[in-house]
Amino acid sequence: MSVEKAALAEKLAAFERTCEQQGLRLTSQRLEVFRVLVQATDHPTVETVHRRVLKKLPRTSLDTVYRTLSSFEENRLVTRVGGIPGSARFEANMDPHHHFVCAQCGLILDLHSQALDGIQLKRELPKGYEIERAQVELRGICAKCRDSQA
Amino acid sequence: MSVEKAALAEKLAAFERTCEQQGLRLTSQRLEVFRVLVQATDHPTVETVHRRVLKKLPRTSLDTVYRTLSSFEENRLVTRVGGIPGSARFEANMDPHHHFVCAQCGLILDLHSQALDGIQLKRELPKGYEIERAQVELRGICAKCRDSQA
DNA sequence: ATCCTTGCAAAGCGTTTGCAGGCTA
DNA sequence: TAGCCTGCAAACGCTTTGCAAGGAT
Repeated sequence: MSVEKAALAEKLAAFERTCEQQGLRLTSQRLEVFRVLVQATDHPTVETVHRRVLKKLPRTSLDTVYRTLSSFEENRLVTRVGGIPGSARFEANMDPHHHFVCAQCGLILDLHSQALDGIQLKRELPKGYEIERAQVELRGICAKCRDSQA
Repeated sequence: MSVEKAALAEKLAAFERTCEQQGLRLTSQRLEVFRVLVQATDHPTVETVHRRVLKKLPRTSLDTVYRTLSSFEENRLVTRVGGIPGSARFEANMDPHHHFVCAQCGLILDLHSQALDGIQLKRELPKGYEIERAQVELRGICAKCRDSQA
């Protein structure tokens, strides 16, 4: 337990350092949002983070959690899990394949990889879990966006 | 070209078969939405599909496209690309790792896989493309959902 | 003729934004 | 004190839904 506490303290210290470096003011709300997320293992929604923050800071608003998480994301303190930002996208290609997603422009590229197809993933999962579609999603930067960036 | 036309015709025939099997009425809108998606390579949004459908069927409404795509998805005629359905989810774990997502209950599990980490993906991509985060997202069914299903 | 499907309109939900007051540095 | 951050409220965009008319079987 004391090991976990030490790890938490270290992460909070790193958090404060990053805030200072990035010019983010250290408010009680930000600290609590970060603490909630560090202690979470369930990849919570904004709503859920808000509910947990309210236990310690009952006057915190949902918008603040939204804004806080966005600024954390920009400063690489937290990650938004999964999901291609924007609206839903569809394809009729039902053959098993993978996707490369450009993090900047949202371009989606079909990807075929023998290496990916061949991986034994089942053994990495807990018992009882079943892979329905071993679809892989890679995030990156496409050629066009990389050029316009540089 | 005639090869592609034949392939298209075959897919449309399979489409009609599936519709009949599933008791989906064959309407001009459904046929056109499917045709647009079969011919698309860019994983279009609902909005984009709608715009393309309008070229042939100018009175088609956006809601119909939404409803059509949803029913197609249920009948495994098309796939929704990427994205964990529902609201955004966050984590503070910034170490590189992968995710298993339960297609049914939305559970997200952190996944560590030497096999995944070691894959050479760069060579599968077109020139100029760069992988920012080689994060893999697997979709499947978790133990709990599989049990309650059976 | 039946009843599924469509178009229209309105509502729903998650998320973002403008503003005035409060708090950090 | 200066300016960022917060809470409140309203707006926003994407998606879903209720309803009556239209169309497929």
